[in-house]
Amino acid sequence: MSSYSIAEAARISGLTTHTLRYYERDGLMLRPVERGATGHRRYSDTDLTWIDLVTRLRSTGMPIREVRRYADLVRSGAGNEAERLDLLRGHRSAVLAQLAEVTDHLGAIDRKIGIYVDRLEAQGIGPLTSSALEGVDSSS
Amino acid sequence: MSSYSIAEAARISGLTTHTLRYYERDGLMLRPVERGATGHRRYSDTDLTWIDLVTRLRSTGMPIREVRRYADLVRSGAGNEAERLDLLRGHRSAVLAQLAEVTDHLGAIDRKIGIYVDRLEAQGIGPLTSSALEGVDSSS
DNA sequence: CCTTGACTTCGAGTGCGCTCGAAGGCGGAC
DNA sequence: GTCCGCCTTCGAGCGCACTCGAAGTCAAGG
Repeated sequence: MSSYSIAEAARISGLTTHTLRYYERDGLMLRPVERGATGHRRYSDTDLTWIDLVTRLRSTGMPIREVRRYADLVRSGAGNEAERLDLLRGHRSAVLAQLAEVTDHLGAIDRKIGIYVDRLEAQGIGPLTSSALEGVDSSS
Repeated sequence: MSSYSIAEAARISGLTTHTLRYYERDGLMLRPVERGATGHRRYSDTDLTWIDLVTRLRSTGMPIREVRRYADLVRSGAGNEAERLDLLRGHRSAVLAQLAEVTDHLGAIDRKIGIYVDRLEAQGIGPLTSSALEGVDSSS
């Protein structure tokens, strides 16, 4: 079982040391990170695995306070798995909805890109009018 | 050619009146919105179409300042279509990267959900251990 | 012994994107 | 005439998630 300094944990997780301390302060860790003889933090593999999950939840848009709620549930031990499942499933739905929305918006932006491409290809062939370029095309 | 009060524009766009004024103040509109006799804003269809594009750019994560850069380009008229295209294409790439990342993270979260489902289905069949529940599974 | 550098705590500061409230103008219904 | 409702400007405030800096501790290297 290896352990890591906060600088190593930062390098591995991709977070800054400031953020790692901030997460711990803010109750996002399952328990306070262990300390070595000098009072320095020693991150365990379990800590890093947990931080990885936190990062995934954060990167998919879960607010800090909800990550903390989840951490609270895990910390309070066995017996609330159904609640944890609800929380994760709720988040999953939100993420899927967000993916669908972003994909839809991207489609409209793509059509806009198409307009510019057409226009640039047409340069020298016909005169340019700017009216079609101000909004998104009417098919949206 | 119809025109709309700020309240109507808010209802149509899904933004608040506060946000509509804020966008205008912040240089996100192509030009100041027209005013009626009483000094009240009158949004045109062109304005609403533009606001729709702004909303799509914002919803896909484009920062306000970059939307403003794009608005500046459109405002300055014809001749910079290539630059606009670059901006939109750059954004498109960023959005695709973000979609891929979120999808990947979601996969890891899904596996975690699977763990809870298995665990809940196994209730009464075997004893629970909590170790597997603290992190994401090792296949990530 | 002194410097270097990695760490500690604590609290304040930053950037973003709104969000809100105060104070006032104007037009129409009663 | 006065009340209502919608609008105006301006500037301050807020929530989120960091991000940073100051001041101090400690161990090892030269």
